[in-house]
Amino acid sequence: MPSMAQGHGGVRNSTENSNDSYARTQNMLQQRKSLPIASVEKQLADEVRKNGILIIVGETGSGKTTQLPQFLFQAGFCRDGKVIGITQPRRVAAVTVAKRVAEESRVQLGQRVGCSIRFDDRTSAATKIKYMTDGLLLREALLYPYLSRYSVDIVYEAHERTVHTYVLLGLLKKVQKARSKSGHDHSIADNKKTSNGLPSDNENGAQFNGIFKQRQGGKLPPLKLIIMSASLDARVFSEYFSGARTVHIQGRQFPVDILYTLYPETDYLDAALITIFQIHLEEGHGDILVFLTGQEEIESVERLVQERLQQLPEPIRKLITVPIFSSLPSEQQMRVFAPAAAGFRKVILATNIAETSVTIPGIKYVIDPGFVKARSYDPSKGMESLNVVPISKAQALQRSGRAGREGPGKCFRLYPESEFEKLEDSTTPEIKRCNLSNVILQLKALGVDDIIGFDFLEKPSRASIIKSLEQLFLLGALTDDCKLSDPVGQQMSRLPLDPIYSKALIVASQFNCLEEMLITVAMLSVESIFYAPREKLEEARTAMKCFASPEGDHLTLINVYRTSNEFLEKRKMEITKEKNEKLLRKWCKENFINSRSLRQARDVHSQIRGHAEQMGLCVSSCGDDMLQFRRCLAASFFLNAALRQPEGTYRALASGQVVQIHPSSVLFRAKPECIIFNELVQTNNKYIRNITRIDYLWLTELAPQFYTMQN
DNA sequence: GAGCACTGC
Repeated sequence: MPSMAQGHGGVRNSTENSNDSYARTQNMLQQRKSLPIASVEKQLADEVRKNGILIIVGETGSGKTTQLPQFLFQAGFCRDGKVIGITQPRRVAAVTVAKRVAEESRVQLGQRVGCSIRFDDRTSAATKIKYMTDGLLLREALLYPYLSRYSVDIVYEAHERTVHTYVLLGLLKKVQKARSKSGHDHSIADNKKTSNGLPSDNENGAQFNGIFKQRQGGKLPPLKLIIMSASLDARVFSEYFSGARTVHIQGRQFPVDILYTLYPETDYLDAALITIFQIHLEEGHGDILVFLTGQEEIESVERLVQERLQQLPEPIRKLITVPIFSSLPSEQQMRVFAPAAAGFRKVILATNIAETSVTIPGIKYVIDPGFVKARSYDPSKGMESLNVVPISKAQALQRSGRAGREGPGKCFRLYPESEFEKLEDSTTPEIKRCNLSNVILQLKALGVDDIIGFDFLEKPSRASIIKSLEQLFLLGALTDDCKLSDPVGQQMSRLPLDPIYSKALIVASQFNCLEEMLITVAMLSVESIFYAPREKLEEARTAMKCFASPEGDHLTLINVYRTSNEFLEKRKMEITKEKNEKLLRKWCKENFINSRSLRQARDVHSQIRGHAEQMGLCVSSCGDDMLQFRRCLAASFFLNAALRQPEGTYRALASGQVVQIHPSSVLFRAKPECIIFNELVQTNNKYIRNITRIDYLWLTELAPQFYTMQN
């Protein structure tokens, strides 16, 4: 395998200062030229020209992310109006890299270089280098199954093994085969599916709904694929693409000293605490990054550090703690980027958000207890769990790498080296740990009917596939012979929602309460709307009571949404959009609402409202008839109904599991007899969340196919 | 009595 050098220069933070633009551009050009990747520009372009599929192994977030697409552009891969697509799992990364490349190319973002993520499309007819999330390209494939506008697709961060990456790789492989065939015969332009099961692209962008128009021109240029992985197990990708050529690009990461404990630690929090102070008192300057599993741990370590600091003599108390985890409001997340006051050392207490999503400058020391909170899924119970589990070797490597981004660093692994050797090489791919309903619906819509036979990089279990097929069937998305149903399944596959929520919109249009359901589903689709910091728990509770509905969480969420809407409506005529946003953030803060979540819910709402209208669903409101809306909830979420048991726990009717109402629910104390819920997650207990009171008899009335009178 | 991380024309 050839080896190529590579420069160092992360571009992953969303918090770049905008310096003087000219100086910056000059600086950047110089930096580009000095990148060792620049010397292999020709070589890389040649490799792409010679190989249909190329696997490139190299350090993530470095030169290659920005440089390769530019090389390919210069090498002529955008001739004939073709576009170079670059996909990656995260929105923020897609936008920041695109911005950087636009700047390097001295064009405005949205011109030759553009990016597209959900809710934010910055591309135009002139866009030749298009950065996007992989989920977005999957959505695009629903409309244009041959992805014919792309000459190349570069899949970044393949080692992260996300569900979207796996589905995309399977799809791209198929598309590539189909497109290479189109060069030789014209079967592809037939009015029916090709042997690959792929319909032709409908070039005028009209809805693709199973009737395939003849593609003008017939012949498609081949699609080049480049798979980028930061891990060394490139062989998996190479084998998947029938022995595709692999190229290595050397990184220039600074050396990181790895230190292990002599013996296993019984209490990793205590060990972390000791290590923090050991570094603070004995090591040179530089900030510390500690990987913990969740908010609770972070808050408790934060308290312990403060306590212990008070026992130190005044002059060496110069240590500040900064927490970061995903549900923390953005303003507080930003604190990790602010340098500590002169003479102070920063200790960042983070979840694995700091492993890939957020790159924090100034880190010299990493403390890695070796655990992560991971989601898993039990298809037989239809239940997700969040468990603290040991990390993989790849994760340990990723974590220690965080200490060597700006200079040599140290990583303190709070376990013996022998334990490290016992870790799995890489993390179990997400596709083996999640509910597959969404993936299956999407594949069916892409014309892939044989899900069990689909060429996944790693196959999910048969049981998991069957469970999700069953669920989709019960929702009416699939016919008896497991084909996408028309119109319900077709409509559901168009909506960027969980299948059960998509179905709820269709049901709601029949119950004349689609207005209410659009809001509900948007609010359920985002992270927790309520934010209750520990130190202001009582205040937060009082604030939440203003919105609480005795009927349950769904109506409570509608109340929040509508109140925020009224607040905005009142001020709409008076001020600018930016001021509006600012006012809304202030309103959120006062009401203990997570403004990022509400913002997202408003975006989702407007998007799915558009979809609903396009589908011709009847968008009407049931007004004050909340009985009607609750009946609609029962009809939509009948698969998630539960009955109270004498002890106050609940029995989920579909699976027979004993569950409890999550303490965040407005119905936590009321404990009505019969409820529907939206989420079942096992943490310390089996908790159900987002709950509404219903009448048991509605189930037999509204979902007779599932509930007989005996049930 | 409690919330790992991502993502969707």
